Amino acid sequence: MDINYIAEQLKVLGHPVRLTIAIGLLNNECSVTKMSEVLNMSQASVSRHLALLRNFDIVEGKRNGTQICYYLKDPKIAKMVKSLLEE
Amino acid sequence: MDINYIAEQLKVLGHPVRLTIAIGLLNNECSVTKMSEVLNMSQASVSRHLALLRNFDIVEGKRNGTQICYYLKDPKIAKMVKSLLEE
DNA sequence: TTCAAATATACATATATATGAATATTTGTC
DNA sequence: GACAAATATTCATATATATGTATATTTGAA
Repeated sequence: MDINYIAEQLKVLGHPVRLTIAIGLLNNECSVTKMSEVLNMSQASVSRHLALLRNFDIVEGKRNGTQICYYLKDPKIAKMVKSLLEE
Repeated sequence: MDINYIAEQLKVLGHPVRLTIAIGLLNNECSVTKMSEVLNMSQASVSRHLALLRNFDIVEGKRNGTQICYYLKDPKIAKMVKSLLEE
């Protein structure tokens, strides 16, 4: 319950691309390449956004061969994102 | 439910001072001067943070004489902030 | 209508963030 | 080990954000 850390998490989620990624991961896991296709963005850009999400414990990736499958790590964050979409 | 707008709201809350203000307003209303005393920050700085919170519909102020009493405007945001503090 | 208190805004500047393009790293296959 | 695919990192640069200091605006009271 460190306010500074929570603020950093919110800041990280406070970017349209990263929020979109988090929303997308509410229901599915996804690889970086797939994300960059869906979002129509460069692989590098998506990867950097994921690095931020990773650094603040919002997502986590599990390796699957050469791919890395990302998913939401923190249920509290997942719940929060979900609630923001309601109504 | 505009993702860009929600992202902006999260970004605004993603600053330790503004998050602290929002948390403080969960239970109390508060004037700018009082906030700047409690936070030990300049009046101008607090006022600018409040302007951001205002611009993104997170707080609202009601004038009371020369003072302006700020409070949380959006119950959805209030609920979110509260949930982040749990446990 | 002048003065003081409370709040807001402007300006300059330092710091942080985002992104394209290029390159590095990791993993699996041959 | 050589190569390809997937992912991560670096560098340069443009843009956004934060903050101190100074100033403007608004309100109430005399």
